[in-house]
Formats: sequence, structure tokens, C-alpha cells
Amino acid sequence: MPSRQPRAPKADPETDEAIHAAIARAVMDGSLRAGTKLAEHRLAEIFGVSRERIRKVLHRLGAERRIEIIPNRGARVPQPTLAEIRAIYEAHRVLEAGVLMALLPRLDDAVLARLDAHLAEERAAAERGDRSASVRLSGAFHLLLVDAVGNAELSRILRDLLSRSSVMVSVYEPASQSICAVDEHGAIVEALRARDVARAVALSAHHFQHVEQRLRVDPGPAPATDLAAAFRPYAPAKTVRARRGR
Amino acid sequence: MPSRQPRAPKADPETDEAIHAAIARAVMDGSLRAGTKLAEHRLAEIFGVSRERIRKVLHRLGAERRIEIIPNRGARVPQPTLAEIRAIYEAHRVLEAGVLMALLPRLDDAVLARLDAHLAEERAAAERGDRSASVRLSGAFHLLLVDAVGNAELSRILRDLLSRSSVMVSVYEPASQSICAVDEHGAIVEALRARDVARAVALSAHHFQHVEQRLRVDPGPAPATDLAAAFRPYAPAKTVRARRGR
DNA sequence: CCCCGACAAAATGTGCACATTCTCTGGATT
DNA sequence: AATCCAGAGAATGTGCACATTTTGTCGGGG
Repeated sequence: MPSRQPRAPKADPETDEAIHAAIARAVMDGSLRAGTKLAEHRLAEIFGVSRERIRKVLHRLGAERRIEIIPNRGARVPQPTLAEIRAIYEAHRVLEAGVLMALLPRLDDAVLARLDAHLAEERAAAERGDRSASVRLSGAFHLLLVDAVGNAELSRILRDLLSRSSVMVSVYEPASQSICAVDEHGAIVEALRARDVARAVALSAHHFQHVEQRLRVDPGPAPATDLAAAFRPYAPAKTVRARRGR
Repeated sequence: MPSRQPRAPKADPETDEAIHAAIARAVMDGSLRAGTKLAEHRLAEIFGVSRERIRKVLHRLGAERRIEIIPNRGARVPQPTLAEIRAIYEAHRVLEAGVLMALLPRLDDAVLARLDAHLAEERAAAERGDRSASVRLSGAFHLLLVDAVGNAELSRILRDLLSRSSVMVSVYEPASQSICAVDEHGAIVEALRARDVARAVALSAHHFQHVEQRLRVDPGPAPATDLAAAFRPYAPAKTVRARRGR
């Protein structure tokens, strides 16, 4: 009975994390078309792991609201409504208003120096025309603000919102324009330096409304629907079989 | 070889939800001492289900930050530091400041009427001396505020914070005092009615700081550590075996 | 007397096989 | 001709057995 072969001892403790990050990234940067089905068996083949492991990762992603899981019907890449996306931006805006008010008592030269340094980075990226870096740094600016408050809970909540809003940027945001105008970030910092909270809050709200209004009404063309292609850098070549002409 | 008995076909679709709710409640209302180990096998016995089902529920609770899961070491009832609890209250306070500002444009007679009705309920509970209802209604007041904004994301975030802060109330909150002074809630509503946002925000902040300062430094006596006893209403009697004199 | 290493027991993690549910296709009936 | 039902195929859900890791204990050495 125990004709059991030794079985590959690849119980990497960080494999789960890698798969989780890979799927989260693919969903967030738009490599996978909204509505694409994430079949457990396909993903298990692509990543070369057992189905149970994929299953666990998928459920975790579902709990994080990064993908959508329907009982007995599997996981799908979510297809958020424009209204839902605006709701996330609005939540971010409301939260940041509170953050700015809470930040005032903790605002010192060190924090302002860090913000100035970050603004310099943002301007450099904008001048280089590096859109990818601009998007990343633009988000990091808001994280810098909330981190300065020194409350881990707040940082975690805002980080979550930010990661989910960045999902849709690639779909709903017109590529021709830069995401966050650096000047708007700079204006917020100046208001903070002058300890004018009301103005900082107003600038922040205006900033977010600016971003919200720029969102396109209809989603852009679907990027890709082939799972294997989306995860190519992570998939061993041999596991990418000829896909069925479904 | 297939001497497999039919096996109880109890694949209730709502069993998971019931177990999840039971454990969440037990953790949140303090039936289980902070630090208590939640062994999968014990819980499986108590609830009369397979270990895998408990496992899934436990991991979900961990993702929701209601319990603490350490890889290869199992799940425990979290033992938050006073600092962590204050951080949650602070996050709630910062968030509510933003909520109050966002609420102003949406504030109409209907919302004010709902708030007034709620205040009446709170006062009634306080006069009855019904502490349990007071705690519940006090939390519901803040939910009412955020729900009035009409943003599902904000409501979800605040609901999560509230459920986690209510965990610790039973541990760190002195039982002799009422949780939220109804008058403080009433004052916030009055400030809103006068459309004086600055005052409403200040009152709200003062209110939360009031609650934070009342927290006891040292946790109270541990209520219970016996899993079977904590889940008694959910556990079939026969599964409650004589506990090992560990 | 204290500390360290190894062994044993128990708890968690994982893969596999089976059960259940859903989807899709093909055909018969109204 | 359109609709509905039935059956096959495929995908998800679940329990079980085994592997791995951790923890508590005992014995020997410093």
C-alpha cells in the first residue's frame, strides 16, 4: 500500500506569500480583465502547487476584498462600479481630513523635512515622465501623512484603501494625464507648514475631488484574460500547457 | 475496502456562520480570557464538527483581526495592550472627525430626527439602568452618524473598529460607570443641528478622550478559561468531556 | 543546583480522494 | 420554433490520513 513516492519536499514557507502577492499585483495593476474567473485548478497548474494552497490564498484575498468569492461558484476578478470606486476615493478623502487635523499637534520639523524630500522625489519623477513612479509616489505621499500621526490602525486602514483604489486607476484613469498633480501635494504641505489646518483640509478635499472627477465613465479596453500570460513571470515554463480552445 | 459508513450528511450551509458568530461573540464579550488558546481539536469536539471547518473559521477570524493566529502555533484570544486599545479609540476619533465634516452637506431633518429618536432610546436605557443596552446603543450612535454619510466603505471601516473596541470594554472598562455619557452624544447632535461643525468635532474628540482616559490601567480579573463552558449554549452536552487536569 | 540537549507527545499544516453543486449542451415536448 | 428538462462534465467543498513543527519532560553534564 505505501507505494508512495517521497514527494517533492517543497514546503516553502514563503511560497504562499509569493502567490498571494502575485495574484494581488495582477489584479491591482490590471493584468487581468475585470470579471475574469480565477479557477483553482488552473492557478494550481500555473504556479505549480497543490490546489489546496491556491484555495487558501484565494480565500485570503477574498477576505481582503481584493477578489470576489461566491460560494460554490469560485473566485473572480471584481468589476467595481464607477460608484464603488468613487466611494473608495470618498472614504479616503474623509479619512484624510481627520488625519490632517490629528497631524497638527504632531507636526514638527522632522516631519516637514520628510514631506519636502518626498515632494522633491515626486517632482523628479514627473520631470522624467516616469508615470509608474509617479503613481507609486503619489500614493506614498498620502501614506507619509497618515504614518506621521503614529497610529498603526490608521495607517493600516488607509494602506488598504489605497491599494484598492490603485486597482482601478489602470482601468478608469485616462493614461494621458498624470495622477496626482505634484503642486496639489505641495500646496497641502505648505498649508501644514503654516499650521493652517482648515486650508490643508480644504486643499486635500479639493485634491481628491479633482482625482474623482477625472475618472472615465466607461472602463477602458480589457487588457488580458489569459491567466497563464498574466502570471508568466511566476510560472515555470513547462507548466504552461497549450490552452484549450474553450 | 470501502467499509465507509454513510456519514452524517450534516453539511449545513449556515453552520460555519453560526460557529464564526459564536466564537466572535465569546471573544468580544469577554467570556474567554485574553490569551486563551483556541485549539482546533478542542473546538471541533465542542461544536461537533470536523477540525477543518473550525480551521477555516479560525483563519477567517484571524483575517478579521478578531483573534490572533501565529503560524504553526495556533490561534489565541488576543491580549491587546492598553496602548493598542487607545490606538483603536484614537483611530475611531480621527475617523469620526472626518465623518462629521462630511456629514454636514448631507444633514437634513430626517437625519436629525433619527438621531433624536436614538438619543431618546439611549436615555431610556440609562434610566432603566440597563447597562448592556447602554453599551450597545452607545456604539450604535456612532454607527448612525457614519451611516448618514451614505458611504458603505466608511460604514464598514467604522463598524470594524467599533466591534474591536467593544472587545476590550469588558476588560478595561470599570463596570461602575456608564460607557458613553448620553449628554455628550446629545451635545454633538445639538452642534450638528446648529451646523457648527467645528464644535461638533471638538465635542466628539473630547468625548473619545473622555472614554480613553477612563480605561483602567490593569486588566480586570480573567473571566473564564474553559472553552467548553464559554461555548456551553452551542455545545452538545455529550461532547463536554471531563477536562484534563492540565 | 542550574543548564543544555534529546526524545516523546500533541498540535498544526498539507495533499489527496470523494461528495456536492453548478454549468452547459442536446434533445424532446408543447 | 422556442422553452424546458435531463444528463454529462467540470469546478468547488469537505473529511481523512499523513507530514511537519512545536512543546513539555527527562536525563546527563557542567
